[in-house]
Amino acid sequence: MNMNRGNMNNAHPRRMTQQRRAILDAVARLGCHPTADQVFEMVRREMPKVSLSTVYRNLGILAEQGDILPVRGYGDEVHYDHNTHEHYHGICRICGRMIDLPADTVKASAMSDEWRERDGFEAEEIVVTVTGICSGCLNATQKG
Amino acid sequence: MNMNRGNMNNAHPRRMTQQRRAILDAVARLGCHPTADQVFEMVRREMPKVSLSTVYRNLGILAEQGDILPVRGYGDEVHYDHNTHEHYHGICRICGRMIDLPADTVKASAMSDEWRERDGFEAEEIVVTVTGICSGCLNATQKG
DNA sequence: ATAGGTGCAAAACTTTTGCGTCAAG
DNA sequence: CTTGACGCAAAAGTTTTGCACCTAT
Repeated sequence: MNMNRGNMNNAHPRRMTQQRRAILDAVARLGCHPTADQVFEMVRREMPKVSLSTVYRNLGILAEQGDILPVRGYGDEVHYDHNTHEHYHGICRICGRMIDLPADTVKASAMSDEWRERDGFEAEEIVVTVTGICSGCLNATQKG
Repeated sequence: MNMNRGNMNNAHPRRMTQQRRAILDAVARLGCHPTADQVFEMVRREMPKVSLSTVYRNLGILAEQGDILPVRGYGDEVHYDHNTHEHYHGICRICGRMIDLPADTVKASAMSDEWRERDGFEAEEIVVTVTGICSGCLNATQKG
């Protein structure tokens, strides 16, 4: 998906270490937008000597390479998303889970045009974060 | 604007202290979505003995009361907005300033309906954050 | 007078960094 | 071999908390 890995000019040849692979794997396998600490706990099961700083370092590198997507704005921690396609996030205020909401890019672009015309702001990246109630918690509520 | 101040049941009668008033004032006067530290620096000019923890405490209380709006997701710090009307935020990647973008609630609501129907997610609050280039920096760029 | 708020200092937390050693290419 | 990466420990940066004193109501 990202063949280039941010290594445009051979200046910083990245090595695919066991740790980096395990960390990328953990983000993908955990699925639900884990924080650095959650990734750490996951990786350390199979690789007990891994350090938290290695996890932070690699999450940063992987994000820089575009292999994962950092998600800020919910709580204090940064979450990481293995889904690098454009999409939005919904956070359930009951269970706290973060879910992916497929983006209708059309609408975001439409707003983008308005901002340029009305406010002179040239939008480059649009992040939408929605708080609400997920389907699971909605069902639970309706059942009693 | 918020007569009720989150004091539904008289359980926690809030006092309007000099510090709280000064902090609310500072957020309003600074305008540009200040962080706790920026508010602290502002308030301390007129009130040299004020403490940073008082600023944090009151920003939390004021946000809880709906007098100001916490803005997360850009950098590590929380920014505070005295504009409590629904609106979006644009962050200029050149000068770093955060500007208000008037919300076209229509489009956000439209997406909201789609999320409910397609993903079963009941949206309650939608936060849109846009990164790009503000009009000032756009002009500066074009001039050379 | 009562109890919410303040200032100070210390702690809590997330994230970053310096450094000697290890290992990927 | 070379040097990017690792693990550890220490530091940095933001935000919270405990506590004795103060002050709005």
